[in-house]
Amino acid sequence: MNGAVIPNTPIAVDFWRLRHCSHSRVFFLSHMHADHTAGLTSSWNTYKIYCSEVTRKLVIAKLGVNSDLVVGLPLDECLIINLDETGQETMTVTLVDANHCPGSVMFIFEGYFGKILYTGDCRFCDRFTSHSAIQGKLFDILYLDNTYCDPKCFFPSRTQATVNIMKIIRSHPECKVVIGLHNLGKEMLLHSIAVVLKTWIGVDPVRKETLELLEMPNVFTCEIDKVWIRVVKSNEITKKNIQHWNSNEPTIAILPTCLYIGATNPYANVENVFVVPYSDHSSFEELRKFVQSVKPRKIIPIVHKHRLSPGETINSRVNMNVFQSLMDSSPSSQYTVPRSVECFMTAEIQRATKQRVKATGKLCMRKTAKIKKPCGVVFPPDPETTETETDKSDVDVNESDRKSTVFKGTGDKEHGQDITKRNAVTSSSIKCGFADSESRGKSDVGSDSGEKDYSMVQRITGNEMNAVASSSSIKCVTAVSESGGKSNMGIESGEKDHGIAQQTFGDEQNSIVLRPLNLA
DNA sequence: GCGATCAGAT
DNA sequence: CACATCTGATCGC
Repeated sequence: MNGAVIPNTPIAVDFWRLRHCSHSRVFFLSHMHADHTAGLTSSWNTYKIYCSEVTRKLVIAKLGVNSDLVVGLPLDECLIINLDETGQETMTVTLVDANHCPGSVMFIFEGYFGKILYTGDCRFCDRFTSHSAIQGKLFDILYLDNTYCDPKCFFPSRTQATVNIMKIIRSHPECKVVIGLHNLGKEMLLHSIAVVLKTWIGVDPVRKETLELLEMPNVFTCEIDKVWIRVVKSNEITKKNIQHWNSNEPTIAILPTCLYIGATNPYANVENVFVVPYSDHSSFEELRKFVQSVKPRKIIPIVHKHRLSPGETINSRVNMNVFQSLMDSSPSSQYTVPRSVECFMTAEIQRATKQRVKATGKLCMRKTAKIKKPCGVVFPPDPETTETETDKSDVDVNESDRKSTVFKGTGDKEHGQDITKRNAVTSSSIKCGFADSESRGKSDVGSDSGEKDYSMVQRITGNEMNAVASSSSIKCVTAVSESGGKSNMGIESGEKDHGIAQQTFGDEQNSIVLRPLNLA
């Protein structure tokens, strides 16, 4: 369980045990992974949950949380949130794409408590440090994704990892391929494989549903008998299953993970299993870069439960002293909790009045399942599915109890709810493909972040990856930075990598043709 | 019996 | 070993 209650504030992030956070009133969810939603279920009936639009969809669909209580916020906009009943005291929050999994965000909180950067889970990229909400600010606290906070944790960019995986698949032309993944994340790896190898990727219906929810290009099929590459849950990659699969036909398994770096690889002696370093978290070197750039006064690690490596006596990954020399040593400014906020934090729990049918994730998925589209040969999906869901929160939020956080600000009703944009940051739609001439020629191995992934793939696999570039005209909704000059965020940064989170695919026809299913 | 919570395993 | 899970035990309603 990787959440935090921020002391002396009504803020809780990725923390859902109300008994253990009786003063928390404003809840944020960084992304839809199980270790960040522990305790969040369909019976959540108290406070609003703030998250990205993508995470909102996932939380409602997978966990069955009352949609009235889930508020999807835009990225890159400075939004005002009330910290008491009346809006006397407020803070601002800015969501920044965390480059981790679809919908994942970092939160920047600014208020009477100072400035706090909460990374959630993230993979560092240069975009972080140049972001207008981060650059030039003095942060009092950095809540840091310390998953791989160990000098041993050194691994390639996701681009390089993608290329490595492609090579493994290519060098086993006679084998079927199973890729072990968790429920959410690494979708772009799958998409790259599909496009470069011109093949469908087999997935189970639950994953298919997720991919449709994320509006991924339709390169996925549930007809797993007809494909040669398919996805399974990572815990299905076992010795027993490998043997079973190979008793039918030659099969290799790929585990894209950095889990075993700096540790023992349990698959070291298992035949036909390839553990490929592919990380959705920052390497140690990337963490150093990030800290050096943010220069916080204090760092609080987000991940506490690391197991000890052999010979390790203390959990070194939670020791933030390794960053001491990169931090700001000036004393934190003192503050007191405003009286109205104090009242807010001790007030009675407000419960949502609307009763909801309780549902398990699976049940809920079945209920919300869209009508299956015929599985053709050309992607992306039909126009009907490319229509983005319009902002339901307009209605939902107004119906629900607004008391706790509504800011009845002036003017801007663009998102029609209890959040008001500050500083007149405007959003605009730009289109961008995957081609990224900017990064051409740079070395991309080692500590590089994932931000240049597609250009790298393009460079290495040549014409094939041009397919990626030309096929997916991606609409990036991005904010024009106040500082100017960095408006092409989609192109310069990691959005290409995990940007499916906030991007809409398939707003144009494209010409890539996958092999017919049976030719696998 | 069900949900919340946690320990343990992979 | 342990990314993010999943399973099973326990407790309380």
